[in-house]
Parts: sequence; C-alpha cells; structure tokens
Amino acid sequence: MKINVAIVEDDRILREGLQKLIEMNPQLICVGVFANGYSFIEALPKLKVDVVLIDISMPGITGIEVVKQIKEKNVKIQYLMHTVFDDNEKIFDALKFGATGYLLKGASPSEIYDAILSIHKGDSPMSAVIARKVVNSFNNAHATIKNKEKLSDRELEIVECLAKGLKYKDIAEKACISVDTVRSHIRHIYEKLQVNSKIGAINKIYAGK
Amino acid sequence: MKINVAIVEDDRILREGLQKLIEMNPQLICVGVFANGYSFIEALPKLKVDVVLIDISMPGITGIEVVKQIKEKNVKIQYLMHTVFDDNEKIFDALKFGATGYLLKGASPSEIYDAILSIHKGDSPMSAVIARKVVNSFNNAHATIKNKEKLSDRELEIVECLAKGLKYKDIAEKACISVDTVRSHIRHIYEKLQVNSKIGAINKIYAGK
DNA sequence: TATTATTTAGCATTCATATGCTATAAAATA
DNA sequence: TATTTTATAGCATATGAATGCTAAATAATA
Repeated sequence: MKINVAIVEDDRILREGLQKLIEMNPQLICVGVFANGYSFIEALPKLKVDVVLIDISMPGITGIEVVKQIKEKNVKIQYLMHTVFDDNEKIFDALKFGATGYLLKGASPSEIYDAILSIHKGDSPMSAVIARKVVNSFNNAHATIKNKEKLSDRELEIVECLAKGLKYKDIAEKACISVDTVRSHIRHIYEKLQVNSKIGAINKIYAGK
Repeated sequence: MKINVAIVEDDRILREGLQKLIEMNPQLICVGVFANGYSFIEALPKLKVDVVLIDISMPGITGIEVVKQIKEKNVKIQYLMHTVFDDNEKIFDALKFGATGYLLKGASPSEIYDAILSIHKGDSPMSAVIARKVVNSFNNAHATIKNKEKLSDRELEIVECLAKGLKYKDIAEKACISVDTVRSHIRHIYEKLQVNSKIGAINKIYAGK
C-alpha cells in the first residue's frame, strides 16, 4: 500500500524539491503540493492524505494553525513538521495540537523517506536535538518524585483525590472513612509537604506538567 | 576530547560485545564495565564518566534506580538507557529521573556510536518508536487549549494565580483590584469552564501533565 | 447603532477548608 | 522491647471559597 503525501511549504525551491523527492519514491504518492495553509485546508475535503509534510512557520496561516484546525475534524492524518531546530516554542505548540513528527530542514533524502515511513507506521520520527527539547519538559519531575516518597500510600491516594477536585465528603465516601479522618490525613500531608492548601499539596506532588 | 563511557549490563555476552565496540572507536574510552547497578554505584566515586550506557531493567537494582540515585549527586552524567521498545512505563520513569536518551537493544554499531556522541553533545537520541510514547503524553493538551481560548486575558491571568495557590486576597493585591472583583472574575471563569472549584478550573486549563 | 463581552465593584449567605487539640489500635522500625 | 509511623476518629473554630443577586463603564462585535 502506497502512502499518500501532501506538501505544504511556502518556499518554491524547497517545495518543488520535496515534490520531486516524493515522486521519485515508488512507496509514496504525492497527492498535493501547496504554497500556503489556506489552499491546503481548502483542498483537503477532496484529498486522500496519510501524511502531511508541512513547514512549521509560514507567512499567513502557520503550519501549527493548520494542524490545530484540521486535527479537530480529521484525527488520522499525520503531521510531519518541517522545521529549523531553534524554533523552540513552536515545536511544543505543534506537539500540543497533535503533530507527531519533526523533520529538520536540510535533512537528506533518505532521512525524509525514513521519517515519512516511520510516522505512517505510528512512530514519531524526530532528531535527537528536538527530542531533547521534549525530554527537558520532564526535568522537574525529580523534585516531585522526592515529595511523593514522603507520603504513605494512603496519603498519596488522598492527594490523588484532591487533584481530581473531590471534596472531603467525596473522599471520605470513596475511601470508606470518616470526613474527620480525611481531615486528619490531609493535615499530615500538609505537614510533610510544608504547605497549607490543596493546591499547594497538588503542586508539590504533580508539579510543572 | 574523548568521551568516557561506562557500561552497566547484566547479560555477559551483550556486556562484552558493547565493551569491544566502545574500545574499537578512537573517540570513546571505556572507563568501566559493570554487571549490575551495585558495583557501578560503588565504583562511581573513583570514576570519570561522561556517558553511561545502562540496561533499563536488570535483576537487583534496576537501571532506573541507578539513574535516580546518582542524578541527585551528579547531574552531569548522561544516561543512555538500553531497552526493548515495549518497556512502556519504565521508559517514562527513566525520563522522569533524568535519563536523556534511549538505545534500542539490537541497535547497530553505528547507531550506538551516534547515540553516544549525540547524548554527549546534549541531544536526546531515541528511536521514533520511543519518541512516539513520549509525544503521546502531550495528547490531551488539545482540549485544554480549547478551554484556554474560552477565557479572556484577564481571566487567564487569574487562573494562573489560582494554579500557583494564591488566595483571593493575594490575587487582588497582585492584580490591583478588589477581592470582590476577583470573586467576580472567578465566577465568570467557572461559568465558562463549567466547574465550581479552583481545582476544577485548573484541571480544565492545565490538564493531564 | 445595538448588542455582547470584559473588567470593575459590592453585599449576604452557605458551604468547604484549614487548623488547634486530642486519642487509640495496628504496623513498621530501631 | 521501645519508639515511630500509619490509619483511624472526634470536636470546635476561624478563615476561605462558592454562589445568588446587582450594577456600571468600556471595549469589541454584529
């Protein structure tokens, strides 16, 4: 089964280069080439696309906006964001909206082929440079784990309930204990974590992201 | 400058294979080979290590535990986790404790070399399969962004304060408005997000991670 | 221009939370 | 065995938060 690929790229040279590259590979079909987000979104209803290779930042509607708008209607299309590695925040925004792969500008033909096949398989091709940016978003998890260790199992269970927004009464029912016992647990939790509110405790346990 | 590499791997065949591979590369120095986490932790004080290639799951103390224990003392060492791709939760745990790269078992010599050089450069080498697991942890961000869009700038500002654990009085001071106005904003926020508590609102705006 | 959204502000009331103090049995640990 | 941690429970009180109702000026939008 061949993979249907669309290209969205404002730079003419790059766009045509990518098109030729896709057309040269017998496993891929180039189903559309677009110079901007508008024309792609417009053409989409008539298009059968598996993978979109899209420039992350284009004049007018950006690649991120395209992902955002289309993901709401069509979840299956995979977006391989074409980017330069110092696009920091944009890289995260695209991820949040449902992009699943990154291709650095300047990638070799074989890297481009690999990335398209990989993303179509359900993986997330991305360079180590970009992966590091993603990995770093896990960095402060270390402190929160140390706080987690301060609490007993039962206490952690209570904090989980707090994080879900349950009231003391709800927690009492769920845990089959009295409201006063919930209070007691929470008192201990606050002491251990050195906080004095539900949100304070939650932030110590599930901080950052 | 050569890169000092340590190997921690319980499987003898694999361990010796990796050792030979490292020793064959003139850019790398194998400063230690260990059959388990204990002996590595014990030897560490006398060792000058840049990159540790470590099996994620070993009998006794696991690779994850090793990362966890050592990261607290020595932040600079980079951990390249050696793993099979269906190790799902372990992969996340290692990330949280400070591992920054993944090497699949069965990787080719050149992939191993690339990964070591890459992680030492400050990037995060990992296969597309593993990257996808990481990327998927961003999946529910979409819903939260849509909720964010429902709020005005001022309201978002208030929610941020709530998330930090500020009280109404604190928020009023910080925003230079009256406590009643804070109340008013929060009332509107709750209506828009269809919630009835601070934590409910926070979860709608900063959900999941 | 008419309507809606935003930002500001007030007051009263009920409900929820935080905290001070106490207490007991079981379990884990020194 | 002695001590500490954990899980349970109670009561009283002060503080904080949620909600019901109102209102008015400005900004944005239909």
